[in-house]
Amino acid sequence: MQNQQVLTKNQKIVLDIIEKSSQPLKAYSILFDVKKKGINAPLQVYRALDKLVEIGKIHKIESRNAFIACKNSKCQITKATVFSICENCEDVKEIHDHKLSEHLKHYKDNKGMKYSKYNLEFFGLCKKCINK
Amino acid sequence: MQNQQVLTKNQKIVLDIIEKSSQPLKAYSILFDVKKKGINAPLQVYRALDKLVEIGKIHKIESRNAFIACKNSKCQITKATVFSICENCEDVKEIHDHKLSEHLKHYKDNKGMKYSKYNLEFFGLCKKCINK
DNA sequence: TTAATTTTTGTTATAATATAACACTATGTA
DNA sequence: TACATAGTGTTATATTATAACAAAAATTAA
Repeated sequence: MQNQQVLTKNQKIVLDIIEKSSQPLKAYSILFDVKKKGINAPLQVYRALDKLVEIGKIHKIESRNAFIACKNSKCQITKATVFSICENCEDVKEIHDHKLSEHLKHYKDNKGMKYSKYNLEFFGLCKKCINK
Repeated sequence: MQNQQVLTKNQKIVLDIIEKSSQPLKAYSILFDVKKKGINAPLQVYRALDKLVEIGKIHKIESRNAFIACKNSKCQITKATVFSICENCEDVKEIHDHKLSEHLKHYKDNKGMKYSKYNLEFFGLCKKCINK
């Protein structure tokens, strides 16, 4: 059962930090936070992050080099991610829009490419930041 | 006329390198290439890249930290980019699909966010790499 | 239960990507 | 001319990420 994977100690520690944050965290800020738990080196964090991304527990926000927990409980959504990013306050939210994901899932180009994954990032201003 | 901008010397040199490549280039590989033209420091490259991205002459492939020329001659497409990326050979192509971009352009979430930009990256295997 | 294999760990060192700060130059514009 | 704006060149440094290696832990297979 790939999405009921047992996590190792380091993976749990890192996931825990990310899940407690509503916003994406950067690797070195995670490192800072987990030092008290005995994780000392960047590589220990990056290894955990890699694994967590792989199994779909977290996603990487590519344009920000930051990591956010996947709120989707079924959590096999490593392959199709959509985010909205406020360029003022940097608030990030994962978007689950059925119509949009159907559209993207079925997208086919004319180059014979076989897609297995996509990542979409919307940028703009959130409600709060518009009214400033 | 914002998209008929006059480029400076460094901007021209960097754009030239990127336009000559069919594939995305990384900043330090660009730096290596332009040393013979008198550009010596990373910052000179990054500044040119920033400007070129800003005016839509090039795009950044976020998941690869690399830069590719925008082939669209009208070139006001800084705001809506779609790429396909082969995960085996790293071949990258910009996708121009009217239906898809209309769909994305008109996307509205229920959070009151105002979008001004998006970036979509499709990952998979290109024709060549499937048949290996 | 041992041995073999795979995965994870801990560690040091280093690579790759990107920006800060500052003094100076060029260009535009009022 | 004076002023503002944008770009330059430079040094130093910050930030993000991986290589390489030895050891420990977990898994699997005989």
